[in-house]
Amino acid sequence: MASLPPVVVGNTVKLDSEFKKLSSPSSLPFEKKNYSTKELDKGFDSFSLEFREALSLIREGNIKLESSSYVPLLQECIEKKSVSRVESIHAHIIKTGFTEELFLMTLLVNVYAKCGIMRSARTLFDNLPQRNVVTWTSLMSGYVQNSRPELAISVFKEMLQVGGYPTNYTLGIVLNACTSLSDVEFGKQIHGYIIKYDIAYDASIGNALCSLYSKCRSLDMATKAFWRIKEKNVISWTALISACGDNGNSEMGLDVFIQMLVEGVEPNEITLTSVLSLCCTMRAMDVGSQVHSLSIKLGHGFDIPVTNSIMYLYLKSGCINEAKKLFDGMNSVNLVTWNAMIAGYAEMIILAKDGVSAYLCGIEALKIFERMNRSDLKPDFYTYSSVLTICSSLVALEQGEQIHAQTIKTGFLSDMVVGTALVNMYNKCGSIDRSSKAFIEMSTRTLISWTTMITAFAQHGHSQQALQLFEDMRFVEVRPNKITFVGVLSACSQAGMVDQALAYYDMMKTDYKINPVMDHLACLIDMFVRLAGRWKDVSRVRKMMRDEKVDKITDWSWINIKNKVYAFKFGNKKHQSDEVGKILKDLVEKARPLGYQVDETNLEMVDEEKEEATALADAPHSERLAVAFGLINTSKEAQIRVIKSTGMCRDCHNFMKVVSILTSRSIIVRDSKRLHQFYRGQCSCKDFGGFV
DNA sequence: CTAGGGTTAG
Repeated sequence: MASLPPVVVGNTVKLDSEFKKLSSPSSLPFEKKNYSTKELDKGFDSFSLEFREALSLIREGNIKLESSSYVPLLQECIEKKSVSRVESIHAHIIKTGFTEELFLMTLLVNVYAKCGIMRSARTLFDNLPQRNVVTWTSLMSGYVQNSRPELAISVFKEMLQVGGYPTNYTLGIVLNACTSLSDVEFGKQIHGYIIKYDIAYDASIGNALCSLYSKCRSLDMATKAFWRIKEKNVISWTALISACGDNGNSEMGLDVFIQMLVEGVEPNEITLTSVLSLCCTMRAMDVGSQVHSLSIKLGHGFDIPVTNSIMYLYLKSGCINEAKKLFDGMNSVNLVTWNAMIAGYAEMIILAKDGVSAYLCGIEALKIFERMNRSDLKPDFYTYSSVLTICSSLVALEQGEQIHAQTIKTGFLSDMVVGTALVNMYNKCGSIDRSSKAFIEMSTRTLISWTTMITAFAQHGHSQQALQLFEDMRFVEVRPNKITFVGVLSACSQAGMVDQALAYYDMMKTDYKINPVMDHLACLIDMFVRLAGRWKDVSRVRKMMRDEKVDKITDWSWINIKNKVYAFKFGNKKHQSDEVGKILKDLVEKARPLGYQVDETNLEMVDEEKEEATALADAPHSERLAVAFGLINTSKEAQIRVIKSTGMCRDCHNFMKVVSILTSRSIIVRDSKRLHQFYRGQCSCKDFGGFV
């Protein structure tokens, strides 16, 4: 950065004459139109009373019209984010001839930027006969705010090229652009420049440096940047609190917040949102409620982001009723509110104590999604990723397909996260073909996309494809992580590829320096148990589980037919006499000649287990009931998709294989461990189901 | 004129 010119703080820069040649002025967008007063008035209909009164005073000449007369009017445009109002006022300014006022033009650039129309801001800027550093800075700030940080930096370079001098404000904005771009290198050069030219280390620079270093995962540097600020403002404190949260140190964030209160700095709604986000990470319901009360006390109780955060905290902590109350009480909501509700219910699927409530949470989330679709706010990529994931949990293929169509229509499928969620959804719903099609159609893939697809192939027993894909991923130089290796090892394990598994295990530790976790070891152990066939050990583990009184999860299964959920519980006697029971008995009879019997040749069962197995005919495991119900209530060729709260047992697994032959149906059972797709007497898990 | 925040995928 040695080529940067020296800095004069607060200097107004005269552009050199060369620059005027560089930008060829074209006409202002409003110049050619000949506005009549009537037309102007029409544009003002929606303005506030004060605004219209002020304007008529100006028009009638009752107050002396100065460039500053427009300031409050333009401020109202920012508040209301009203594009039409800015354009009307701009037209008015052109008519009254105040376009020569640099201050007013600069403000106008700002207002256009704040209203999100950078094209007009840029056109206006390009046609100005003169600019000062504030004009340049305003344009840059507009680009940062409108998610075009790269343009902010190019404007900055343009400014330096024509001999402009940046101020500390300008440099703060450039640093923020670097933060958005994660361009730490350029950010550090700017920092070096600030030190070299001894630029005043004020809040605009300190805050920006704090965020920059937070973004590049250096909480230490961010903290130092904060403490160097002599006159810390509320934004400085907020920046540090967010930095703590972003770098996984929520406890420190809370400490900083307390310190801020002790120093008598009043938090604003953004501070409160950041603090609530920390509470959410920590699941700190107690602190969260206090912050909630504080928010109300400080008059931010109706702030949408604040309410969204507290709502999300409730949802993450399992307080669904409180969250719902909050949601119902909001007089206005935004997209994030809907997304938080949907993602929150998705979270409840994981938190739920039993399978029924988990399933109902998923259904509830899809209902909220439907309500959202009917509202005036439309789903975005956050929404689509969440609902696709919910469809995965519910094995809700039909809903998933509809959402797939919706993502194509709205263009959100091009989002990598949505694409990955779609790959996962088709996989979890048992369609590996459509899963891999969705993967192939992705224009860009992330580590998670690759991992999802590899895991999908492994889950479906396509070990070769899983491993091939892993090599493809390495070829395009995407670095695998520990979850990728879980997929890879389970692929090897299922195919019985002992040597390869060990080689990949070694690769993980040596080449990628990834420490093994339980899941990796479990894959290896599974593999050895399978090739050696040490079923006696399996029995022993089961006995241990009983003796240790390991809580048994209730065995529930659900089936979703025409958007209605039907739940079945193990041991429900009611089905002994109804149609479900009848069809089950019938199937068991027909299954015998095909080699199915309640007899475990592989397992050396203890008596208790034998009894349990024999009793199955009278008290069938829940998935049998759900599958039987599905057979009765769906069309002849339809695929049956069942979700089960616990792991399948070997006996039911054998039974389902035979049922898939007898009925010529494809049957999917998603148990707590994996997905089983039964078709023509085979299961996609290749009998490697980790049966308990 | 400047600055800070909440919600998605394995």
